[in-house]
Amino acid sequence: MTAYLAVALDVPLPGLFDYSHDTPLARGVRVQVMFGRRAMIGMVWETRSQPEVAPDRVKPITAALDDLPPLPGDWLRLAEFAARYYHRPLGEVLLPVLPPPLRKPSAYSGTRAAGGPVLRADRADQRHQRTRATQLHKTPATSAAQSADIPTPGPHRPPPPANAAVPILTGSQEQALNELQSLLRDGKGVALLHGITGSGKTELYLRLAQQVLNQGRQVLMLVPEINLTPQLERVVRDRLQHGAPHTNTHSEDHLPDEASSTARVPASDPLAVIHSRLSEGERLRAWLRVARGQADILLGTRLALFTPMPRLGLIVVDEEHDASYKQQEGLRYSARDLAIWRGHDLGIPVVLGSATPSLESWRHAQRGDYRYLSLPERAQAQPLPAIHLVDTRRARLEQGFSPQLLQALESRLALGEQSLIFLNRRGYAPVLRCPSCGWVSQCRRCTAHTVLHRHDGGRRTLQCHHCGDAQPVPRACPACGDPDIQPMGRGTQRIEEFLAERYPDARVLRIDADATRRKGSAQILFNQVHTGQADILVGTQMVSKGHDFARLGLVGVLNADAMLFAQDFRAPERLFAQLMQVAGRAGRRAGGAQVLVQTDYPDQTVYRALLTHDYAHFAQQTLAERQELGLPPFSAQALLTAQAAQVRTALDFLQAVRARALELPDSNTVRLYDAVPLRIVRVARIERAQLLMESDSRPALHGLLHALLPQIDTLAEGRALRWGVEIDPQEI
DNA sequence: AGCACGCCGACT
DNA sequence: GTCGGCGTGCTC
Repeated sequence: MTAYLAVALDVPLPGLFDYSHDTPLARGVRVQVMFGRRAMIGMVWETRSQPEVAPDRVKPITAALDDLPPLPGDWLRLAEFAARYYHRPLGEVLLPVLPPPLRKPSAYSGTRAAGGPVLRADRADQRHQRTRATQLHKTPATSAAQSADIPTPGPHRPPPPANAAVPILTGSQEQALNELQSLLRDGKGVALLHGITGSGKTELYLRLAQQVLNQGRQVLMLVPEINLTPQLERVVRDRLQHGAPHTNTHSEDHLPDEASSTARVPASDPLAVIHSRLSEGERLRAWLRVARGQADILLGTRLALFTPMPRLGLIVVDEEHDASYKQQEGLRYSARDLAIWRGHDLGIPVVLGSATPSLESWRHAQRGDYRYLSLPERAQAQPLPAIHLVDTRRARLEQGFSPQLLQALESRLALGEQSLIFLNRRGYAPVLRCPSCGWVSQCRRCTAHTVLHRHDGGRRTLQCHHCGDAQPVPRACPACGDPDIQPMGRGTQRIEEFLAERYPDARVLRIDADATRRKGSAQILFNQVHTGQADILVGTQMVSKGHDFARLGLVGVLNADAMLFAQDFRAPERLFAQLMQVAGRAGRRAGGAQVLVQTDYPDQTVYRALLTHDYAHFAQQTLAERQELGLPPFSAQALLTAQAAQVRTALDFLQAVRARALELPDSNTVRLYDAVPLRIVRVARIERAQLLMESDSRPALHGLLHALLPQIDTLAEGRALRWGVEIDPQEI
């Protein structure tokens, strides 16, 4: 009897595709099929007795892949929810979140693919764990099927030996831990752990994780950036390891980059790390160990959220406010929001941690949806850094530096302490300008200025930060021929040059995306700072996350106002988080560190709140403004985007969509703004426009989208453009 | 999204 | 005379 399988495929087409097979297959089984002329791997979603299209169009599947058991039910529910919530076809969620070898037909064909990627991953793992006698008499295939098929409750373990000194908790840590433990006893709920840098949030994650591990359950810890995984990995390894052999990732002379430190870890390791810079094979092996319940702790970036975890008992989202949790291409999901959904679905606790919570989470905590836990003081009793504003309206600036900042810098140099100059603008100068005719350097392909860069060896180029295009620097103004064209403004390279000239005896080090381009060079540069081989550090936001600089006595912030006046309504919130974070780099120094923020607008709320480290006040005030204006978190938003050769095409299309939306019933429950060009309208010769949709009711917004989206394709017909929807956009 | 087919310009 | 440009059309 022929069965018809409704298969999800990673194509941007709505719905499922029917294929025939001789037997029904379970949801979550991967199959290889021909789609048009190409081979693809899809996932069975349903088995039907009749196809939904004419039977003569239905092809048989090429093969059912049995190298893994069907993906588990809770994992399938998570993907199904994500597809529905973000209004994307199922296949665009189910397949891209798998490790690449599990979804590429090429991994299963050709001579090098013998046995398939899972078998090869198991062989590689086996080589790593020859010493583990228990593994030797099992074939990889059977151990795979058994351990992943049946999510057996894990063995109850005694607490591990203390590998590292366990710190004594402060009063507020004790209190927060008690609350977290009651969350664990309830077995579910979300906690917002609000603690300033250095207040010991990580210590609480570890204590809580240990209890969950002791119950034989798994822990998922998410961090926003790959750069942060090696450090947390080290801490987790020191504190939570169950007696498995140590690797020497924390010896002083060894510089572990994230890839090598995870690659050499034995397969019996209870800790797995998943992020996008792993090789495909490494990612598959880590995924398999977690999915089979062989690893108990998974540490990773947003994509780690989509790892099957048969005994998951706790999810931690560190730095929950961080924008990196939102994927910016493909399925634009928020790993933090989906983590909360997954926790709720499984009935397990979720802990969100941040020094500057997102206003969304803050409001949930206020309403009592989340348990609010506060760590108001630093764990090691260091004082908070003293934050001062320097009013640059009244200062005579030298290369962007106020006399106060230069003086502070000199005192720190005299004391032999380190200073950090923070400037969120890389390159030498943001633009090149002709003083006689006003010409400015402009990208050929984008409506953006090009940035002057200096390369090693003195070569200079004009680079576009939007499309990556680089051009040589003209000798004279291309418009009027004046040879006296000038760099305007300052980037990190120019600041570095200025400081090196002004303080010839100081060792000036720059850390930004350009200085760390080569793999592993970031680790080397940070190590130079940690070992005291630098006096002045010049950096972009890259330096503001994760690294604590023990010898840092001063943080100077240049050009903070640029972030304040970004047109996005979340700009002040992000600026506050950014400044708190960069200020936190300094504070671990015992004698009290100093933070100087230069601004033309010292009376702005965000700066006033910063002076007193008063996030609560800032959040309160900002929330009140948001409520007044009907902005998130008091409303839900979706963004319709369109890209075309001419912005007119994109705008006309979006306005047509808007008109169609207004015809739909209940369209009055959603605010439909006019289509507008993006601020940088053209990037890489493509012009972009967007239409914002907003509603005080999330169901109303989703209802309208549900009715509208199927009609959009017909509106797009005959127009040369691409379009997309983004739910909960974080930048508009 | 691929990957075809399908009609018009510069090369062995 | 072909190789190849990317326009539009389809994929269970």
